[in-house]
Amino acid sequence: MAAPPKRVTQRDIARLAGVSQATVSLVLNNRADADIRIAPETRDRVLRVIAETGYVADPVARRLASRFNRIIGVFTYEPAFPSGSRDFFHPFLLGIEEYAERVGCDLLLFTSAPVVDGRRRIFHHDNRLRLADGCILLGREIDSAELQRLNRDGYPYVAVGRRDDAGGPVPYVGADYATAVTRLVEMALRRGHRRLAYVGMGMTAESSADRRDGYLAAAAPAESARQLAMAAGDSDTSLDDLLADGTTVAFVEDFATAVALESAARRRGLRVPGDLSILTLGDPTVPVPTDMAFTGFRIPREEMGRQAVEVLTGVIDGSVGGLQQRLLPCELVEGDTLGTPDPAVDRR
Amino acid sequence: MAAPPKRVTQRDIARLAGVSQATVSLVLNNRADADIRIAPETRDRVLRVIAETGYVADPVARRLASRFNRIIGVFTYEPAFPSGSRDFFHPFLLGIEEYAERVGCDLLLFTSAPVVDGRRRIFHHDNRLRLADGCILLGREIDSAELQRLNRDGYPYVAVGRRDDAGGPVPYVGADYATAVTRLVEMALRRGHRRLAYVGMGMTAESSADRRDGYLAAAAPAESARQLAMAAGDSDTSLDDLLADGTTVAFVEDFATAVALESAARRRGLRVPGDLSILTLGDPTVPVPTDMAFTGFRIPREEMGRQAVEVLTGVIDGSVGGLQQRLLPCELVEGDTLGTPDPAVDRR
DNA sequence: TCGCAGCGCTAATGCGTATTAGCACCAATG
DNA sequence: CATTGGTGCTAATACGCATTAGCGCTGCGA
Repeated sequence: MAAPPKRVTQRDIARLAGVSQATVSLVLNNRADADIRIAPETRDRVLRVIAETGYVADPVARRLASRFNRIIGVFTYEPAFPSGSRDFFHPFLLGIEEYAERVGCDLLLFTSAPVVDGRRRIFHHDNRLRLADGCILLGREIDSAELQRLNRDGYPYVAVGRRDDAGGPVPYVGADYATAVTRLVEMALRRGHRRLAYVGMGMTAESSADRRDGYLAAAAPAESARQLAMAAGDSDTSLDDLLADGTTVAFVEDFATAVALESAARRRGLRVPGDLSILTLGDPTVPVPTDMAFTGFRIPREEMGRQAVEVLTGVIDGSVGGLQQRLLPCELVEGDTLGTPDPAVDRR
Repeated sequence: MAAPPKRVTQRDIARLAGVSQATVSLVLNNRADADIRIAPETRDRVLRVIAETGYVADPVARRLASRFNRIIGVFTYEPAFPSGSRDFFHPFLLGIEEYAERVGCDLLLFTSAPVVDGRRRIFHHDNRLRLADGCILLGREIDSAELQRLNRDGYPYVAVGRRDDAGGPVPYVGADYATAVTRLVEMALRRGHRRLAYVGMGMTAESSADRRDGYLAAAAPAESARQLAMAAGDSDTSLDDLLADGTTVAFVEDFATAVALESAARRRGLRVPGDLSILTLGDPTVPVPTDMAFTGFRIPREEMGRQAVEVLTGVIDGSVGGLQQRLLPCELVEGDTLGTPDPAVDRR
């Protein structure tokens, strides 16, 4: 073990200033309650010694004695910085860091959480949750049992992204995918599209479900409103599928999938949006090269991060009451991939 | 204040299992020293109660009582996640996170550090350094006085990037810029270049100094080896300057500057590398679009992050002795921007 | 002169854990 | 039967801080 460097404590300060440890603490915390009084000269003397020694209170002892730490935990269900999810987490973290800095909080990344059955776990034999005053949860899919446990323990947390109830309502800051998708569908309908398709990733996450809900909610006036699952890999068979059906507009959940679909179409000599309109339902989460400007919407990830911190700090210090569930609007993006269906062509 | 949810403590466990708190602690830590003995049935009983209650040791109390926390501090002199420095910090963090996960450490980002005179400060009236067992320092320029203070306090830390002494040697994991630049200069000399220029950013950071040193060390055989400072903005005047001088190859410290220089040259109808070779001395730190494949070298940022954690954990638990200073080699990148100087042209 | 009210401070305690000295007990030994 | 040695556990304390009850002092009014 490294030689434990003897640290300066309040007791040392007290001795040097000729006062008691309690007085040092009182001065340090600037306590000015009705029944706490420190003579100005005593205060100055203590402060001078503190300045001379460069004393800084031990945050650990502080936390043990009182209640709060000004530390916000960040739990990511996948590693936070991998190239793979890079463009997914990064904007959230950006917002989180910005707001944390503003309110003077440090961020604790729970990288030590062990992976069990392919997923990180919040709760394990040595979890460090309590080091933080509260915790922000990031990840497409969040284990419902763990949310339930957090609820039960009364541990302050906020999920980024809407979450279904888990043994009680879950506080979150999410994006309003449903409304955004609904708007896109309405746009397509106004342009004359009648045969729609939703191309999903087959995920069960709330973020997927919300998009689908928004799609179904607005698709009623259409002749046909299909749903199919597709991975970026099988763009050709999926394209066949869409075309055979006479689909004129596809709402594609995953950006990379949309790109794959567009290239597949182009390879066949089809025009986008002339022959097929392709809308994306969110920003890219992995870097994917394309020169198309897709029509779709933008997820306010950065703002979600900021507000997550805001909500969490509010919950921690009790300044916001009640359940906090916020859905932020997504900004529609007018790209070049939504056209008018060609009336001369019925490819069915 | 939020209602403090009554937590399960070792005392509760002890009561439920009919033993003392000390026994619970001993069982929990799996102590099996010569003079510590717990009957198997007692141990099982305690473990059973722990499992039933879902008890988890309070990391704060743990840290106060013993010495270590398995928390690694990360201090960035600029915000860690801004778009601006995004491509600069990200690879480091990736490596840091990866290794931290491997050794079961959490990461504490000191986002609360206040900005004074345009720079974040490690030491302030309420710094939380001691929450972590040690700390990784990230940033192009690191305040020497703060390093000195860290040394004096005996606080374990590692800088990412070579650092000059600061009241004692500074442990670091850096990149060997000097050697990399020397290699590039040698390459250029072999190709016949004789009039060289180093285009720096005028920074005083060690990383800049090392590159310049590597340049000067190898440039001796050249006819002329200039140095000039240039920002991405004034590419035109700088280009004039270089051309007036008959320079045939420029070693450009900053990637974005190199890109600007290349476009300026192209705008004048000059060919790169036909009329001017341009080498870059490191990867882009901000996203900058270019279709040129620059010759230069790659900084092993990710590996630097990994090794920084490795070194730090070693220093903390005392398993590595002595001063840790590592310089990792940079991989040369053969691009398209180093050519042979045209012997027919002497633009001087 | 005594009582009393403010003032300025301190002693004592708790937060939840790790650590250590040492106690009570039993079996084996002389 | 006294002694030793080993076993299984506990009491006590420390870690550094925040908090609170309350102590001693001074000055003032009665």
